[in-house]
Amino acid sequence: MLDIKKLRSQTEEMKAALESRGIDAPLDEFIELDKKRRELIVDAEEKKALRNTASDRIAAARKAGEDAAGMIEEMRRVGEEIKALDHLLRDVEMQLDAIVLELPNTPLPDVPVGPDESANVEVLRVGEPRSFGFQPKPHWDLGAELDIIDQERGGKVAESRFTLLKGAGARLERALINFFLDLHTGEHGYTELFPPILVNSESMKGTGQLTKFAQHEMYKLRDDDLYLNPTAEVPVTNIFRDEILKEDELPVHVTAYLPSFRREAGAAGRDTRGLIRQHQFNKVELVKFVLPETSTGELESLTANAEEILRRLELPFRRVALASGDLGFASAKTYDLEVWLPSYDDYKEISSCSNYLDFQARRLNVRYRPAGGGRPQFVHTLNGSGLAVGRTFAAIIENYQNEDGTVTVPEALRHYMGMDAIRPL
RNA sequence: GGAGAGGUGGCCGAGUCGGCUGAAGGCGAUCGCCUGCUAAGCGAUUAAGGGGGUUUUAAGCCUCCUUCGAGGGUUCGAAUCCCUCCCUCUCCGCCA
Repeated sequence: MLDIKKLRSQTEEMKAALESRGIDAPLDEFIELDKKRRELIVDAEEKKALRNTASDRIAAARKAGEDAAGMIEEMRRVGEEIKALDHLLRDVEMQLDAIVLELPNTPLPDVPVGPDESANVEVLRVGEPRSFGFQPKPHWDLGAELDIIDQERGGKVAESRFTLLKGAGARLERALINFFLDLHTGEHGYTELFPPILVNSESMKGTGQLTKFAQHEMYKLRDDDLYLNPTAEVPVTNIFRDEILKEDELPVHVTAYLPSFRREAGAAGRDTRGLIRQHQFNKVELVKFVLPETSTGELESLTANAEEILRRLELPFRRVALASGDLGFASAKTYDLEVWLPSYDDYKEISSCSNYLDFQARRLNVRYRPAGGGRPQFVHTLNGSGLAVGRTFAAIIENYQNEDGTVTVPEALRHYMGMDAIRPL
């Protein structure tokens, strides 16, 4: 959620910032309603103040044994007026919310301006795509031949876009999760969490998952106000909802492995083969709660932490700064990490690292009390995948495949895998 | 799932037959005093949100409103009464 005061006082700047991401924000309407809101507040509060003092006088009169019937009658009328004003006010506030909650975050100044992903800027490239001396196979073929990925049976058990991993495949998935968590907790200083996999609508709204556009992507339980976790960002970022932290508790750096579920309703037809786009996928998430003035640097270190996985796995990748028009709803700045996938003959997103500034914190009401005292301030939140497990799986078997159909296990994973190569049974 | 108890400020914990309790008391925290240092002691301050005013903005200050799990109701007036929901705890049942 954007800062109402800023929308009020810097309307034109905010409008321009939102335009840079292709949003024509109804700020004129917002200003109108905001003005209306304040008028109603003033009116209602005057009447409430009157009622409060009158109530005191009624009590005093009663005590003194005097008759207060006239005053009581008058206050009954005032009470009704107050009720009417409060109802009007609630209507106006709902209209305001409807506008504000649909407004995305404004991009930071160093975000490349452009309408969509074509304006994204590559900022870093590490490693060289390997030149194969043979025709490399896509991971879905390799996986089937090695009998480690079984999409037919995944579909039988659930439906299409669900996968059954077998043998060394299941082991590789688990190895990756453990490797990621061990690195982030052991060397990068994150605390490991394992949150609930079902989350309520309050949490979903807090992180901005339930916008008009996105809500259909989520799996919703029929009989409960619960959703299947769409990304660990949701349960993890919500842990401090409505809390005031102490300044010296910050920064909080946490990591969590969690299965994630998305319907991907609008994406039918894209990435239909293999592990790239699944309804259920594993992800290790990195989340940070930080002091506002540190969030810029925290995004750099968070991104570097995610990149370290790719470096250790010796997978070619690049880092891309997303353009304003390509940013996620709540993000003020995002780096995508893209890994080289031979089957795509291109780089494919494997992590997305974002700085939300106080956008999520405002919605979630996560604040900290400054060490020197003073009013609570909103924290800044950041998060990134570190990494998407299924896509890493795909990248490994494609990039490490051999002409004989085996897959060499990357050095960093060998002790997790207990083998140096994946071979057909 | 069944029975009972309860949800009050950063934390613990009072709140009588509805009115002077936004909330006693304690802890913690901050500032000051005291002390050779530490501890102890003494004093003061210490909820959040939202309006209005003041200030060039912010801070600060003045003032008002709201908030005692959430929502609704009764009343001139509710933390205190009524209804609905949510959550926590204890016992039983069921299980991993």
